[in-house]
Amino acid sequence: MKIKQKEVEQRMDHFEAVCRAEGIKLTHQRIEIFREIAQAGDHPDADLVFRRVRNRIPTISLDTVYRTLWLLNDLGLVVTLITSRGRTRFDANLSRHHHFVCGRCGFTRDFYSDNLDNISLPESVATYGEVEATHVEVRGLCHRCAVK
Amino acid sequence: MKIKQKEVEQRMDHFEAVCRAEGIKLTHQRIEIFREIAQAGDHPDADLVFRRVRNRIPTISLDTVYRTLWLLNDLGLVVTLITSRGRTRFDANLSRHHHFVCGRCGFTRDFYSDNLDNISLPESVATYGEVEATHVEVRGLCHRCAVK
DNA sequence: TTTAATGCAAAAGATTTGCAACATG
DNA sequence: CATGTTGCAAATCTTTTGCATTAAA
Repeated sequence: MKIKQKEVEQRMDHFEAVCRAEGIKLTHQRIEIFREIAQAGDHPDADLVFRRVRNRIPTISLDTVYRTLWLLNDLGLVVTLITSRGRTRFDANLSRHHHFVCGRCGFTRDFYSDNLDNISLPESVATYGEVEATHVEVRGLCHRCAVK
Repeated sequence: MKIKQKEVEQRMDHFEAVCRAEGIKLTHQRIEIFREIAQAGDHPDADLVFRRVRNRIPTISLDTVYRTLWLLNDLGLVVTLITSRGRTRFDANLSRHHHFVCGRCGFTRDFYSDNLDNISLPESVATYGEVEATHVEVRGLCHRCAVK
């Protein structure tokens, strides 16, 4: 489930450009946290990001991970997903994509579809706010949960 | 944002039928917790459900609300939504509908669209598991967050 | 050098659990 | 009546915050 290196680099460039534009400092921690989500593909929660980044920055703290994750969310660089029993999960896949989510265990995977990318929304949506992105969420039961 | 009484009654009937079929006891607490979500329309989190149900059952405890909410989720009677900064939110709207979600503050509203109800999924999705429901999620910035 | 960001430790908030008492089927 | 369910209280897990220290621009 790793993301292609080229795609990761594009995401990193975008991240750095946005930070510069917003006057946000490019710290070692922020760069590694963003890289981790950008290359993950499995929509990790904060604690998983923390444990993975700690391999590269052993002194990093969990609260920095949280602060950074929400900062990235506010900058529109990352998106929060369905919660898996109390844990917020993050996704840095900003290209058009969709999700399959197991309603029981939280197993989540991306999928792609040109068809779904081009759906048009009813006008009523505009009354709630400005639309930034649209994606399709498929709920179901993953194979592992289906056998139980 | 209240749901029509007739719709609520249909949801209640379905809930009772599923519980009977599964051999799950229809306690006073479960009935009122489900009714609360069934009629809410605003996707409350556990604490909000607790505070509302307490008006009708003053002795109810928060842990019963949690246990019931996850039970309903496992039974497929309720669905969990985007988290709003750490809180899991629940939705008993099992009819076809879609969501607008503000990426910054978590403001969430349902919307309906015949068009979106009939989208077809790529075959690849089936490799992840059995599909139960499909809905469109629109992310954006609500009016309140846009002005800030 | 200035200001924002980090790490630490502690607090706050959300969710879960063990167990005795209780209510449903 | 038997068993599953509740309420309580305490435990646990997740997330946030204040503050002194550190590092980016």
